[in-house]
Amino acid sequence: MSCEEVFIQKLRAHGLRLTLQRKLILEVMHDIGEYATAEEIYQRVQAQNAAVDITTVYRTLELLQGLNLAASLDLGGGQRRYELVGLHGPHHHLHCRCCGRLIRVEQEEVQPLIEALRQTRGFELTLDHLVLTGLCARCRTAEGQTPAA
Amino acid sequence: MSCEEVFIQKLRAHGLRLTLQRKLILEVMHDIGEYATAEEIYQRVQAQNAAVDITTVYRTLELLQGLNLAASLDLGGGQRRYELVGLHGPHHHLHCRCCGRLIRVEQEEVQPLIEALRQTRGFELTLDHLVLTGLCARCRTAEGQTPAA
DNA sequence: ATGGTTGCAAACAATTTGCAAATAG
DNA sequence: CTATTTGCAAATTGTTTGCAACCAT
Repeated sequence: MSCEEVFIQKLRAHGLRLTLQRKLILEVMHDIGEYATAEEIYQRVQAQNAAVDITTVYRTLELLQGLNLAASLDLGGGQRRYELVGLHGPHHHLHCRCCGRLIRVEQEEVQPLIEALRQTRGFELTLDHLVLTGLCARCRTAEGQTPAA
Repeated sequence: MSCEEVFIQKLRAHGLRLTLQRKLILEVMHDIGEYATAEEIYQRVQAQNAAVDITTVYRTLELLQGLNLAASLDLGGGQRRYELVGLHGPHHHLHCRCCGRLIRVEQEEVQPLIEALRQTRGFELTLDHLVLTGLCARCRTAEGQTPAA
């Protein structure tokens, strides 16, 4: 069953309606694949079809999360990011604090840490979207100046 | 050399001035110890002495970061947190997404992951304030309801 | 037809900025 | 003295809300 079909079905099950706007937003998120900001989604939706308000994007994102079709994460910098769930297997991200890039990391790479923290601390790391901040290889190479002087 | 002495010295070195406000903010941050929001610092400063504006708190926090006396991190939720550096050794935090609590984690616990990511990805995790999101032991026990239904 | 949905404008919260008055050195 | 610093008010940015018009069903 395609994303859109699942979406329609879930909407129906809640007495909600399938609008052009919602269809577009879902489509754009599907295209983007990875976590995107409301603004990025908004831009692409506008490119496709004219006057969809950013308010509607926000409302649809909230809706999708309510239906467990999307997840969001906040890397700070006041720009929450959204992604359709189920598109990718469980995975995590490295977040470069220099260039802002998100690098995908598979479950296995992080597994040992997850285990360790569960054992020693009883702390259960968020499985679906753990975000690790640091410097990516590219920025490390390019480094030399202190970012905060 | 105490925090305040270092502060005064660094201020002087940059031709900056030691004001009552700055002294108070430094003192409060020292008291709090762990990462605090501008608002929290502001509240405590007000309790101590009357009318210090929150603008001044923000400006002082920026100043302290510029002098490498404070570091900040953004857990999302639009509330950046600040801490004096050098008060604690290198450490990290577990951030409970349920209760919002910050749990301190020492360097050693995270070391294997740091090594692994450096080797496989060339990614250098931020050493001083890595934040790992998940569910703390307390909230895991209390769990049962899905947070996002 | 009718209740969920939209777009607009206004509200919000955290943070930043402009500027005249206040003050540390 | 006088350049730095402060407090206030206004601007900014990302997001939310109120409400009349709109349109899937």
